[in-house]
Amino acid sequence: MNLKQLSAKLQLSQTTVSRALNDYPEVNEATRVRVKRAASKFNYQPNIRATSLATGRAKAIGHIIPINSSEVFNPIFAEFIAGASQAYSKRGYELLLTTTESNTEESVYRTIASKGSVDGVIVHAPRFKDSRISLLQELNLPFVIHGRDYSNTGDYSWIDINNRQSFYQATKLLIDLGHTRISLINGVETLNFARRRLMGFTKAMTDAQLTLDQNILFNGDLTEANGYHAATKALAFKNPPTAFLVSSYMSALGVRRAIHNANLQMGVDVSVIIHDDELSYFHNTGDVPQFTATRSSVMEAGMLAAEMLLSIIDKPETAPLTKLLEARLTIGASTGPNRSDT
Amino acid sequence: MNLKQLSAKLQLSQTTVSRALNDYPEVNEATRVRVKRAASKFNYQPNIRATSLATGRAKAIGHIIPINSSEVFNPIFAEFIAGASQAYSKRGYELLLTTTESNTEESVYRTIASKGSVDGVIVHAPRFKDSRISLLQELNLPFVIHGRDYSNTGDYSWIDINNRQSFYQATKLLIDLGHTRISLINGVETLNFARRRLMGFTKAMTDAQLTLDQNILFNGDLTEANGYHAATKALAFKNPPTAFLVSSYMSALGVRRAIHNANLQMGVDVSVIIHDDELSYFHNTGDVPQFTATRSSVMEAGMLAAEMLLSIIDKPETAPLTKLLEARLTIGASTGPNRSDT
DNA sequence: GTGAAAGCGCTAACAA
DNA sequence: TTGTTAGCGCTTTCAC
Repeated sequence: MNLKQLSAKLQLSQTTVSRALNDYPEVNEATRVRVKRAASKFNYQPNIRATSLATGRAKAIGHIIPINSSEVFNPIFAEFIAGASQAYSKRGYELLLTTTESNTEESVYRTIASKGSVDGVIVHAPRFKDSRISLLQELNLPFVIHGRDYSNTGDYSWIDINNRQSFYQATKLLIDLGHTRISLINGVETLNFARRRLMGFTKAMTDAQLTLDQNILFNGDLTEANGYHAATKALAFKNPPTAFLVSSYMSALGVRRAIHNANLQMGVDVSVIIHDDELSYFHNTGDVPQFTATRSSVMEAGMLAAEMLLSIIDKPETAPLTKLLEARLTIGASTGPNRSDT
Repeated sequence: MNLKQLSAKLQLSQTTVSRALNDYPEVNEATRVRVKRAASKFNYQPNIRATSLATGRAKAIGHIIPINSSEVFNPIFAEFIAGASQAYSKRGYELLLTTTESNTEESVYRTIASKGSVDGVIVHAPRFKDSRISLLQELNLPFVIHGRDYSNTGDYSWIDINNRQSFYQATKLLIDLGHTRISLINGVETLNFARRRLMGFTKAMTDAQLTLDQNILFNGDLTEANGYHAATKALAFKNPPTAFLVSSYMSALGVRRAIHNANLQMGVDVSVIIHDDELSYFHNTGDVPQFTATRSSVMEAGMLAAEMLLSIIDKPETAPLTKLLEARLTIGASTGPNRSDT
């Protein structure tokens, strides 16, 4: 069923039907009701391609996910996108997903812009001095960054968690529990969040006058394998860490595996703390430090980002929007480095 | 830059330019070259909305992800979609992502179909007696199921792993290592994969004349929390399992956490085995049974599914395509129920 | 308050 | 081998 058919059925012009459906004020209330009733009766849905061609608005938002051969699709991105998707459908927008390897990145953005298939994009995983920001500004394509480029003080919209603060808090918590040797399993150094997380970690350690041991600070793709290897290495030292602060689920899985092995084989005993996503979603680690979190925090961030972007698209002249999400730690039961003390 | 402008620059009709760009045989080779050169020079990209309006083909595929409030966006789906996305862009297709809660499911499919924004869809997480299959057939929208509905012997296309066989193999492996009490952490019962996995598990146990203990068989959303609670419960029995077979990454994270706690507190000693995704992606569990896997297996499946769907769209009269992916287990070092034996 | 007609950017008959 | 024309399904002037 298309407009033509619907208006034929109603004995009205396409124009009137279109206006009625789009809530133009001038149409007679009676006809509007009649039209809307018929539309839902026949399950009429305007063809979004035709609409977008006529209006020049794609009614779609692009999400461009960087992937590389070692790291899986970051589950946090997936969660974030799920949240965004809900916001889009509420507003009648579609979500276009594109993946890109780093070498094709710029061309992917350029193509998307010139194809006109989206009205804006969400940029994931910003890097330090990320070239995508100026590229998008040049292309004049509205965007919101999921994260931030701290090296760029220019005007752009972003939504981010307070990586520094959340890692500061988490580290401080471990320190307060008595841990002095804490291993940090972090993302690759070029990613902004990893830099900020390190800063928070470092500050907490320094504040407590603890020295950093570079041997138990790790950077890399946030994979299960990397988590495993890093933790295994850390635990093999004669002086192993008593706690881990981990930057992702995936790594955490590997870290737990390594700890399991170490427990079994060497009797090594650690308390683990896992930082799990960009919204300071801390995992409940059982009887070791306990944090509450809901998965929905990530989805919420996705929704927020989507709404930010849509409002920018609606009113292009608005100043850049930014949103900093604070860490949400809730401390439950706690365990120090030496369990037998508790 | 659009067709009109480009053809003006070239002093050719839009038709000719269009034909040259789309490799119609009749155009003069010289003009084709000239046109293509100009197109790339001006970075001309056809407006996909206009194209799709003119051709009646959306040049887009929809992925519809079921989400619910407790389970996060399944990372396997994310990975699968990343693979599919690559296949689409190679063929000039876009990927439209939609999320749906179970109560709105049917209307989401209907809306997608009537909006005409996709040429086909991939259905994730099929259930037993899934109504979506007949719905899509009725809507006449090409589709491929990621998974299968075993209750439906009708003609439809799917790609699936051999859930039954892989869980059979995994269970048998654990049995061969000497385990007799194995806990199964599985997805919700209405999902096909969970049913099949249980079948494989059951068969291996029965073949070995081991009795199933319903107390250590769990069904539920594949979340970290559920994994934790299930494993904690299992480990609290006076006669705890010596091995776990787990249906997902997320649950595995919880299971490991529970084991960690149990190791610390009760000296409970388990070997873990984790089944991790729908492609029999088995995690290396360190010094306990070791399986090789690459993340790309899931992406590959996504690519395959995408290619299947595109070929169905190209030739709608082809018979349904199906693809069964076999489990890929590789046994490395192994550990029986009583580590001290090894 | 409603309708006729043009046009968004492209493709596809039909001509030439 | 190229061009003219109509039309995909919608919105949007401009009339009435």
